[in-house]
Amino acid sequence: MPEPLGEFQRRMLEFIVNYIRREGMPPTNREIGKAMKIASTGHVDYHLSMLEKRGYIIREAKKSRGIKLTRHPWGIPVEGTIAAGEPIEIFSEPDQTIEVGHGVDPENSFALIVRGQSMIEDHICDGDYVVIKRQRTCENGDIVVAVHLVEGTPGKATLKRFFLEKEQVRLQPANAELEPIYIPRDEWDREWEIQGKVIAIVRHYGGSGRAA
Amino acid sequence: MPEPLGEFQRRMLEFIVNYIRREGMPPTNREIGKAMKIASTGHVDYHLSMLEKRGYIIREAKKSRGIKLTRHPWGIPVEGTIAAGEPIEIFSEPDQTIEVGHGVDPENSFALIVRGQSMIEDHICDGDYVVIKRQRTCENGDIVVAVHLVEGTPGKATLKRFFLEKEQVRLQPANAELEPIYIPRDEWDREWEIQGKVIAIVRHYGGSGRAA
DNA sequence: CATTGACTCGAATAGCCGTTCTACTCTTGA
DNA sequence: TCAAGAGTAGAACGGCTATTCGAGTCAATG
Repeated sequence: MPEPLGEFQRRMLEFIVNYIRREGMPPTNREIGKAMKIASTGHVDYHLSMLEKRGYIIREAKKSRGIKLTRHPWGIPVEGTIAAGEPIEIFSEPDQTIEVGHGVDPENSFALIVRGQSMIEDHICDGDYVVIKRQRTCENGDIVVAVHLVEGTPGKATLKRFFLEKEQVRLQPANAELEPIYIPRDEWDREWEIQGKVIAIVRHYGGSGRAA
Repeated sequence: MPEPLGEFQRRMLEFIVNYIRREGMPPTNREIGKAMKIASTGHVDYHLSMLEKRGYIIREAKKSRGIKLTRHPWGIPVEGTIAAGEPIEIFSEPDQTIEVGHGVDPENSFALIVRGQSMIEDHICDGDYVVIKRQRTCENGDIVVAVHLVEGTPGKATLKRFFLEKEQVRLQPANAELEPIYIPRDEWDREWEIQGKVIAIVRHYGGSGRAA
């Protein structure tokens, strides 16, 4: 839906989102101007009208702080689905978000929808949302999103428990029907990458219409 | 922490919370006055200073819409814990909240912390938060909070799947080690009450410090 | 070169906003 | 009865706010 933005307007929108997240209210035009080093309030108004025209915000005329975001500032994007052994399917337009509250840093988190039963014994089910915190490292026992790089680009991705063992890394599913993956240390270092670890899961029951 | 409020100020705070929820920004003093049928802006200021003194809001001097809530408007209260067959333990001070986003009506929802393994086969674990929508009725197969009334007051409470059968109600745990509870229809009508049904669960992994 | 579109400034304006002050009415309790 | 406290109204003030206007810069396009 929204047209892409230029660098400046993208930073301006980012400031507005962060301000709302921090202060609990939208900024005034003057506060935006100050933060963006814009001298004229008319100038701020101009860029805001651009943001509005392109569908990123809605303004309420004449109201102080009359800016509304068209997306919820506390939502984190649902970037795709993950199924054991398949590449992550990235939604081309990650429009959907789920809201998880202040405790999760939205800058460094995202969500995936779980497909399949590979983590069922850890009680992560088909259809659950897993909230992932982006990080390159993890500790033994963490549930992580690990991807196998094929010639430098992401190939297969998988949701598994991580265990660093003497000579190898073990990626352990939570399903007795599935075998763990064993990866020699050097191959791990060369060909694998951790995208993040699971910090929460959210499950919705029934058609409660909880799309964000 | 917060002192109790009089009826008027309680309604005023409620208006502010709902306004923020609806508009994404706090109301101005004049908007509050209009909604509360207060003629004078000084009068509104007076009540706001009361709310601030009692710890319900924080005001930023001179800033338009400079009202912040000390509790998150999207949080729903974590009212206690529920374990199969035990009464719900109600927290005397339900200070904790979890944030679940716009889709859940905070007026008619609350959360409980699950204790024990009675719903483990439905992949609801010890420590999970279950989000409950308050309702007196439910459909077959719903996971509900059902309480056994002892002389009109809540006694045992339980988290189970509800099935209405010919002559009886069956409350079905999701754990092979536990037996379902069968309740004759007339006893059900007389002595039992549904407090709500599970619409979501939230699970936090590790010490990610996600208290609200 | 002329034109267009995107972007920038400074100034002005009309109205909105939080705050303060004075004055008044109740109710409660000493 | 008197005093104190909570609640109400009205008016006024200084600053804040969104918006508009006129004028200008700069880069790309024809």
